[in-house]
Amino acid sequence: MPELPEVELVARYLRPHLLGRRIARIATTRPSYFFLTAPALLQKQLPKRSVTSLTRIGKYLIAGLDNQQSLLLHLGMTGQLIMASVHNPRLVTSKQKQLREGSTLTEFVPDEHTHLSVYFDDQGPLLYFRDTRKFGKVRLLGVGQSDPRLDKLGPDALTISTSDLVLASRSRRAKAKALLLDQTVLAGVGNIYADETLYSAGIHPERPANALSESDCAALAKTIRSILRKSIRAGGSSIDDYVHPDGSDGSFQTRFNVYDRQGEDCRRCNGKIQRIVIGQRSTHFCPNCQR
DNA sequence: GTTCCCCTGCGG
DNA sequence: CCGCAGGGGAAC
Repeated sequence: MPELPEVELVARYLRPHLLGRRIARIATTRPSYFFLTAPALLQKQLPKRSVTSLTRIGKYLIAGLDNQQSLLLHLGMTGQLIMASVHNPRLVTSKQKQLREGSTLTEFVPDEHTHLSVYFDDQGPLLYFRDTRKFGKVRLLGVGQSDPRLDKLGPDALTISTSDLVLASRSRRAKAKALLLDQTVLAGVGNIYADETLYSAGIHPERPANALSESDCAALAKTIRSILRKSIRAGGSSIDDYVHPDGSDGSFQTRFNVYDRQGEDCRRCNGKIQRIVIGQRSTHFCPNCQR
C-alpha cells in the first residue's frame, strides 16, 4: 500500500489522535521478523509511556516517547495503522466493507494479521498495526539509538533537489527507474510514483542514470515533488486496501497515467502503455512519450 | 547492480 | 495451478 504520500497521510491523521496519550498495555502476535524488537520487550517497555511526537522520514514513521525512546514503524507492502474503538466502530479494509454490507460485521475485529494492538490509559480508541504479509517492521529505539535503515536514507522525496539527483545519477549505471526506487538516493518514492514521475518527466525507465542531463534531473526533481504533493492533496492512492487510519480511501489512483494501465491508451499520444520488469518490479511507461 | 527471498491473498 | 502485488534486505 504505502509510499510517501500514504505514509504522510497516516502521520497527519494519527498525530491529533495519538500525541499526548499514555499507553496502558499492548497486545502482539508471536515473534516474527516483523518484530525487529521482540514482542516481549515491547510489552515490557511501552506501557506507561506517552507519545510525544510522530515523524515521517521517507516511508518510515517514528513515534517519539516521553522517555526519549522512540518506536520505529514501517508499513512494508500491506501494513495498515488503524485507529479504532469498539465504542465508535470504524471500518477498515475495502474487503471488510464488502463483508459488512452483506453480513453483521459492525466493527474492526483484530485478526491474526493484527500484530500490534495499543491500549491507552484514557480508554479511548486503540491503535492497531495490521499487516498481512508481514513485510512491515516495528522496532523500539533506545535513547540516542539510531537505526541503520534510517541512517542510509537519502533526502526526503518531498524536498528533493536537482543537485541531489545530478550528484546521485552521475556515477550510476542503474536504470532511471531503479534510481528513483533507491531509498539511499531519495527517500519515499515507490513503484507507483516512480512510474508516474518518469512518465510526466518524459524519461524512459530504462535510460541509464548516468545518461540523464542536468535538465532531466531538474525535470525529475520538480516532477517528483509535484506528483507527491498532488497525491497527498488527493488523499493518496488506494488500490486493494484502505489508506487512512479511519478506513477512508484516497483517490489519486484514478489519476494514474501509466501505473497498472498496460495495454491502455496513453493519455497524451495515441500509443499504448507498455509493461516491463526492472529490478523485479513491474514498470509501466509510454514508449512514445518517454525516451 | 541484479537476483532471490521474506509472507499472504487474489485473480486469471 | 500460476503469476502477481504499493517494500526492502541479503546474497551473489
